[in-house]
Formats: sequence, C-alpha cells, structure tokens
Amino acid sequence: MVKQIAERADLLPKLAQLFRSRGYEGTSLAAIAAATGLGKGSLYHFFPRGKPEMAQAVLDETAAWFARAVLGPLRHPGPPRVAIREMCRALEAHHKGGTQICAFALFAADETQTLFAAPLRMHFQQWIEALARVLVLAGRGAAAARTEAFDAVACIQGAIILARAAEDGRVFAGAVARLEARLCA
Amino acid sequence: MVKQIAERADLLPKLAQLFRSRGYEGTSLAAIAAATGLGKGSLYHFFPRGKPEMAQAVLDETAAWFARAVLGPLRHPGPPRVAIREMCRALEAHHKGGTQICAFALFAADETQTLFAAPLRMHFQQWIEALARVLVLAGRGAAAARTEAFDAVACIQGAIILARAAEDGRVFAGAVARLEARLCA
DNA sequence: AATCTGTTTTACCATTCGGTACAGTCTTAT
DNA sequence: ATAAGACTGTACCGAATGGTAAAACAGATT
Repeated sequence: MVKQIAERADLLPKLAQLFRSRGYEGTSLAAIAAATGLGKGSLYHFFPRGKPEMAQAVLDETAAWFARAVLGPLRHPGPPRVAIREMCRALEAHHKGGTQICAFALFAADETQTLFAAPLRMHFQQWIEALARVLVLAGRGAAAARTEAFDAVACIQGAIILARAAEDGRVFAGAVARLEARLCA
Repeated sequence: MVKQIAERADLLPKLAQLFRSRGYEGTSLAAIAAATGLGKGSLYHFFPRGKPEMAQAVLDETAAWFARAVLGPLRHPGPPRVAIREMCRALEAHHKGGTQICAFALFAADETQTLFAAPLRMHFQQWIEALARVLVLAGRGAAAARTEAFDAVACIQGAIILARAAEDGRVFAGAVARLEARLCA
C-alpha cells in the first residue's frame, strides 16, 4: 500500500466550509483549489465526477456527523432531557454560534440541485421523528410531539439565518437555550 | 414624455422568481434574458449596473411589500390578534405554501454578498421589534415579547426551508397556523 | 536498477460568464 | 417631416467557468 500524501477525507472539512459559506454555485473549482492547495487535476483524482461529487461528499459527511451527534443521543434509551441537551450542545458546536449555515438547509434553498432532494427530505424527516419520539417519552401526546418537534427544528434553522443576518453569534446560542428549556418543560 | 414599452417594474416579478428559486450566483444573465424575453442589452438599459442592481431591486421591492403587508398591520393600532392574523395571511400568500423562499433569507445564507448585509439586518430587526410590540400590547412582558417574537420569525424562516425540503406545501401552512394560535394565546 | 502505483503538476479545452458596443427600430414631441 | 429619446437585438469582448489529458514525480516493491 502506497502512503497517501493527501486523502479525500482531509479535503472534506475545507470543502464543507467553502460550500457552507459561499453556496454551491458560488464556490468555484479555482477557489477550492486555492483553499486546499491542490491543483484541479488532483481534485479530480479524488472526485472524478467533479463538483457535484464534492458537494455529495460534504452532504454525506454531514449526514454521518448528524447521525452520530444528534440522532444517536435522540434514539438512545435514556432520560429525554439528556437526549435533548446533547442535541443542543452538538448543534451549538457544529454551527459555531450560527455563523455556519446548515449544509442541508443550503441545498434545500437551491432547487436547481434536485439530485439532493431525497437525502434532504430524509434528513429533516428523521430528525423530526427522532425528536418527536423523545418528546413522547417526556410525556407529550403523539400529535403534539410531532408538531412540537417540527417547530423546534424549524426554529433552529431559522435561528441560523437570523444569526447570520444579525452577524451576532449570541442570538443563536440564546435561541438554542430557549429551545432546550421549552422542550424539557 | 415617451411611452415606455417595458418598465423596470414589469421585470421585477420574474427577476424575483429567478433569484428566489436559483440563488444569486445560480442565476445567469442568459437565464434572465431567456425568462424575460429581453436581450442582455435591454436588461442593461433598465439595470445599468448589472446583476447586483437587479438583486438590489428585488430586495427593495420585497422590502416595500413587507413594509406594506406585514409591518403596516403590525404597527397599526388595533387588536393584537388582528395584526397577527394579517401578518400570517400575508406570509402565506407571499411564500405560496413555502415553495418560494424568502428573498432576504436567500441573501443571508450567502456571505459573499456583503453589500446586502445592512438591509438584511434591518429587515429582520424591524420585523422582530414590530412583532414584539404587538405582543406587549397582548399582555406579554417586554423581555418575553422580544424572545417570543424572535422565535416566531425564526420558526417562519425555518418552516420555509423544511417545506422546500419536504416538497409539501401543507407543512408551511400548518406551521403558520400553529404560530398564529401560539401568538394569540 | 527497474517497475509499478498513486499523486501532483502543467497546459489545455470548449463553454459560459458578466458586461459592452452599437446599429437599428419604435413612439412621441416639435 | 423630422429630430430626439426610449427601447431592442445582435454580435462581440476578455475573463472565468467546469473539466480533461498527459507528462512528471515520489515512494514502495521487486
């Protein structure tokens, strides 16, 4: 086995940061090459199908993180408030005060990329369902739990947008704190 | 005065639709020319400074609509629940079941367009403040009204994202209905 | 030393990008 | 009638786009 000087996985964080801060269309291969220090040829060695494959890889990695850091605690048996707390901590860390937009929300806004539609729908659906189940464990009725879970996820996504517009990271932390209190009530 | 065959204002709806569905970077002049039926030369007649001016015009028009249809009722003296109802009806109509993203949210996600940062910040700030004032009239304390107004706006923005991801307009209508009930409680 | 494999570099391609130049066509005022 | 101004279509520009081809390089294996 030949030692890999650079690995695909090493590029993903920088790729994710680029896409999340400038959008899919707004991120050029030249910008990616500059940010990673690799030529376009090298990029195509790791992602033979180009930019769409890079975006897909970012989405896959984000989905993996999300399954581990959010869905995991939510689905794990245990006190509801612990699961909710872990979800909130993970979100705060991932979005860094709301300055980093959700990669899924980014592609949800862009309807030209219909190839991402299915994973997107699944992502939010799984999130809402897992959170609703926790809320049922916390004593809510089935229907109320589902609507409350939807509103909670919506509130998170909206708070990221508002935090970016306000250019103030504290508003995101505040929104998450209020959400946690509301869900644990 | 020479009669204007086409007016700038006539182009704005199509421009808004393009930007809102494909993003700023994702909307090319060729696409705009095709959608409007005008050549690039004609477009530059109405918008001498090109694409940024077109986006600015869309933002301005959206801001005008928003001031009329949302801020107006919120600031008008009258029963709080009437103001809230008018806001919700206006949002439902404007976003057409969540299929049409908020033009402001669109540019909030894209940090490359820093020239839109100030209007963006003002837009959401004014909205939250106006709604908070209505909630104070409805009996809330000042601090609670402000956080509740923030969460309400965040919930709206997030619901649009979720509605687009789910490709189901009903979820947006449901979220707005729940919001109205919550605010009027 | 020669080979092999994975990686990087460089140069290049066709297309599209935002934007410009300008000739020409309308409509209206004089 | 004619001049002036409002508008339109076409052709074009340099730069940047996403993407490709292949030579060159490095490290391990033989």
